[in-house]
Amino acid sequence: MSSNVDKTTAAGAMAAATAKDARSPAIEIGPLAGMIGYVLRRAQLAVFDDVIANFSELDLRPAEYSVLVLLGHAPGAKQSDVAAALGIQRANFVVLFDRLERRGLARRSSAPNDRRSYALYLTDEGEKVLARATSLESQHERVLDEKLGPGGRERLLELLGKLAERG
Amino acid sequence: MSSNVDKTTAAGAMAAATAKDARSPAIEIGPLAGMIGYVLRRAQLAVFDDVIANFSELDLRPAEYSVLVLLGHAPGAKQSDVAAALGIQRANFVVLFDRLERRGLARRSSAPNDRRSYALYLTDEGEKVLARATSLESQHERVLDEKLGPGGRERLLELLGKLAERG
DNA sequence: TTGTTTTGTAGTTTCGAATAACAATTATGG
DNA sequence: CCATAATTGTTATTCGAAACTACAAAACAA
Repeated sequence: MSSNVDKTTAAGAMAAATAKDARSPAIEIGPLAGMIGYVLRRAQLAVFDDVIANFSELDLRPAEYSVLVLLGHAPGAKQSDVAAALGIQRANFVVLFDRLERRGLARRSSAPNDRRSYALYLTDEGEKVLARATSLESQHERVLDEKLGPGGRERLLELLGKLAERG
Repeated sequence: MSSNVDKTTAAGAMAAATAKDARSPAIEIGPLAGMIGYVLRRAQLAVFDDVIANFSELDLRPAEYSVLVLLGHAPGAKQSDVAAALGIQRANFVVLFDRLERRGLARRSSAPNDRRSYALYLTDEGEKVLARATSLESQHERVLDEKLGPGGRERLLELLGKLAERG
């Protein structure tokens, strides 16, 4: 039942502007449209919504996907390193990884040199899910490329990289 | 305590790459560096962290600031409209606005034509806080401009705008 | 008038993230 | 060698932002 009425999620912000329906419909975001932080946030939410929708068949959240990608890229890494690479606290990574382990997508293998830490690996099932997810992701990236136009991706990644530099 | 050791928040991701310290330090984010969604998220978190730090003297969150801006831009708007413009659910806007009202920064004035709705306004104190916050924001935007380089802001806002378009 | 829509609310839940505290293990300095 | 410090994984708690359901009051439409 909440079809086109309650689509508040970011849909409201781009109404108005052109046709003034005379009867006080939506208002404009005004000065916010020029603020990097605000526009950045709205874009990020929009993209993540798409990612989540694309991954729905896998029941995989963006954060979980990023862990699978990293494990595929650096198998045997320990929790601290993966967490640090993703900018996640060690404590929060535990819960995140627990879920992947419970689903049988990844496993903790006791590290040989250090009895404190684990070496993390994808399971066979995890490899499969990662492959499927990556395929879906690639499709999505292509859709984004269409939106961004020629050269858009490169320019955007470069600019975002500059913003992400801390300091 | 927890000074430069636990700066996991996004700091970890850009280590390595150049100097291989031989002893398994941080790992790279690998394929994630080419995914719009991931880079977008990291950049957004970095920028928001700065905004929050800049607003610390005002104890003002980004979402609250956006409400003040909109009220300064469209005084007398009703809750539904402001919420829709910001892409926030009506229900969640209530809590958000409650806090601003309790702090004496904004007020609900009974709308003349509709006994269901309120006309929202900034208080004098709210105007002051908005002015100060906007000043701080402008400074921050200038810092971002330095990071982005000449023409960077315009290019970035355009690209982000394309991503934020739903559909 | 009767039924529908709009508006503001309350309550609950989820997700990502921060933080503090802790046990086991490893590393280090005297 | 041993006392002390640092690392690693963990639990538990808290928070902000957001989604969702369900409601009552008021306005609107047929």
